[in-house]
Amino acid sequence: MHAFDVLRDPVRRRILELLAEGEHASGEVAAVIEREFAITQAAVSQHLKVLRDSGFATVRADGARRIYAVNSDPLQDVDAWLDRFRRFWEPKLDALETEIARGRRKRT
Amino acid sequence: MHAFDVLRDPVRRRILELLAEGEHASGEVAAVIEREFAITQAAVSQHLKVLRDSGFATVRADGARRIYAVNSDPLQDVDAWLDRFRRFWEPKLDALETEIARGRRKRT
DNA sequence: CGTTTATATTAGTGAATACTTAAATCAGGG
DNA sequence: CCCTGATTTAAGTATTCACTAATATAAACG
Repeated sequence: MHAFDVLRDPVRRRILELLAEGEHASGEVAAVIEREFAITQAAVSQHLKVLRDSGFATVRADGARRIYAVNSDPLQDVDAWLDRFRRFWEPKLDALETEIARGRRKRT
Repeated sequence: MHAFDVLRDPVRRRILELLAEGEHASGEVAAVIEREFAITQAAVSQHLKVLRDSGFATVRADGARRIYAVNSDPLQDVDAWLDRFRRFWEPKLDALETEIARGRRKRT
């Protein structure tokens, strides 16, 4: 599944926003999403599965709970795809800025 | 239609890549896409309509031809959405870099 | 004008997918 | 163990949407 297929769904984007704030158990995510989008816990779980399978999120067990965290690699890929359009809104970088802007993406 | 709904389709992404290189007539885009994706001119025209309606592309007439150009505003919105995840792959910026990185996005 | 070239639109169809309900796992107490 | 809570999985359904084929529009040109 391509990164943009994953990000297309507003529920999944919202889940990623929540995970960007920090780790959350499946149930915690579900509580927020159920309220905001009026869908069932099962639906949220299915979305979490998509995020897992596509590499946007990682999981670890904590007893019966499943703790989710964001994995930014696929988001970084999206960011990289946007590079070819950046010149449209980042008109003129001077040498130093270019150097740093490049570094910001290349550097681990 | 949300930006990510538009970007979800690989044909539309490819069209935007072509337009990122410069303006192109509908027929020029169609020629490339027909070859690369094996779809008809009508399908390409429908994708161009989506890009128009969603604000990703602009059109001007040149006789019977329609010249398309990319409009980066919606792409910039996507870039802004990614901001909340940047800290995951841009660990520590020093003061100068932060200043410049901020400027890169805020400045017109 | 009639024809050709460039492009868009319409109608219909099949595949993908997000949802619901129901059932299955599975860890942790009492 | 059995029960409860937390979570996932399965099956079925409805909607969305990208496509094709056919048609429409409209400029260019003899």
